[in-house]
Amino acid sequence: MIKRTVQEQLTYLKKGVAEIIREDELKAKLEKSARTGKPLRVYLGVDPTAPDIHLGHTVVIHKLKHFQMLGHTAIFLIGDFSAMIGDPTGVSETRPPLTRQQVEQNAKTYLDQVYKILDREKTEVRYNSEWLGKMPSYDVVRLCGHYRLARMLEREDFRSRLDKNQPISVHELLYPLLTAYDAVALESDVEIGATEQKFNMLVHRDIQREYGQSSQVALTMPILVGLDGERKMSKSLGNYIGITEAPREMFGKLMSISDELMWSYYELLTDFAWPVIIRLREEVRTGVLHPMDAKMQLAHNIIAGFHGEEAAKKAADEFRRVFRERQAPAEAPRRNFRRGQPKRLAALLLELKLVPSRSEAERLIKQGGVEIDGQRVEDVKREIDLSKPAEFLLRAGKKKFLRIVIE
RNA sequence: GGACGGGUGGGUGAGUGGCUAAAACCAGCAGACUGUAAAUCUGCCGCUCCUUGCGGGCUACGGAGGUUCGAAUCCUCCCCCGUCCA
Repeated sequence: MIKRTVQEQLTYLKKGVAEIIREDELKAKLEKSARTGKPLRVYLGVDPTAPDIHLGHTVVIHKLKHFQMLGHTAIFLIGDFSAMIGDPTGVSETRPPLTRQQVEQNAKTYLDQVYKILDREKTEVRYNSEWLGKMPSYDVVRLCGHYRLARMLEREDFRSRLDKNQPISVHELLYPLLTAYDAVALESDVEIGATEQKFNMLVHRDIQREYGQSSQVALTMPILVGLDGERKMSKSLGNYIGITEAPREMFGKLMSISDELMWSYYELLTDFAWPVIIRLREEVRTGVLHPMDAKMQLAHNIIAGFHGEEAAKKAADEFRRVFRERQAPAEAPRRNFRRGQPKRLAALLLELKLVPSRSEAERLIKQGGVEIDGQRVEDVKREIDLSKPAEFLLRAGKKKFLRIVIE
């Protein structure tokens, strides 16, 4: 790593952030680190509530990586204990708690994916069950004694739930306090989180002080808006792009975002510097650059980060081929079939899991969403001959293609 | 512990005995138009069977019973949520 001045570090770290609480403290910490040669301890806490991560999560992980690249200690904290409580942030109702087993399973897969971004060798991975799991109830009570109910209820999600007569479970109040203890246990200098984590992170700062430590700097990153262009990207809303998804899938999804949203993706998911993004935007506005081309460049860039340059290129070519030139995809997933009795198309679609039910299959066919080798099939009663070896391309809906091979 | 209000399809939410697989809106899906964008328009949107028909069967309005020819709607008990009181 190249040695950088404090000012250079600060400028670099500020890129894309929503808020730094407080910036002067961050500067002071960087100065002290430069002086003493002791790297800052920077952590990102994540609850493994879902088994895999999507682009929305990568915004904060990238920021952690920036610290890592500057030689600071990146700590990836897996909230295996707190996940069993569930973060009430932004939640309009109490979540069902996860079981120990689910959490462990999720954490494992999660971590593999995180290493696509962070340097495996240099990352300190911790689990908060390490300390929270062993905490005597006396200490929990003492911890709770450091915070007031009124302040807790200032939170937007609690307040609005109270207003709407929706339930709040008592254990949800404990979430910010327990995760605050993470900061204490880690003796952290900086915590990174999404803007929606701001409240929690402020509590963390307070509690650190109560335990005689200096408050960490809270650095928030903007929330990535999902594919629908309105709500935050999340698995449960289904408007997400998983980072393990196939390049082809990713490309298709990225291209389906609105033109407006593309710019925020440029900002939060690429390494392009601000001036570059501004220039692209200007070129699109003046008609020099077609918006679709700008979007393709975005998709290419993001996919290259996860799957490599080669794969990104292939995905882009495939996209052009299928959707701009309306040709059959060069590579559709193959499915082999044993020879057998003729089968109704609807039954076949169901069997191939292209549709969730038979009714849905019939609907799709009637509406003209099914093609065989580019020929639309609207006859529900159409039977597919499976008696002799053959091969055809089946399309169900806009994006689903399967190459069927009868052997 | 008491009084009152509430629990309807993925979401919001109408419906107080048959005309209700359940209004309306949102989300979703398909088609048209495009740049697989957005917007717009049209249609679909519980499951299943076949002779694919304004067809048959099954399941569905917190849970379990009951009244009735017939219940999301009425009764009983239970569970859950909220408000106020203690």
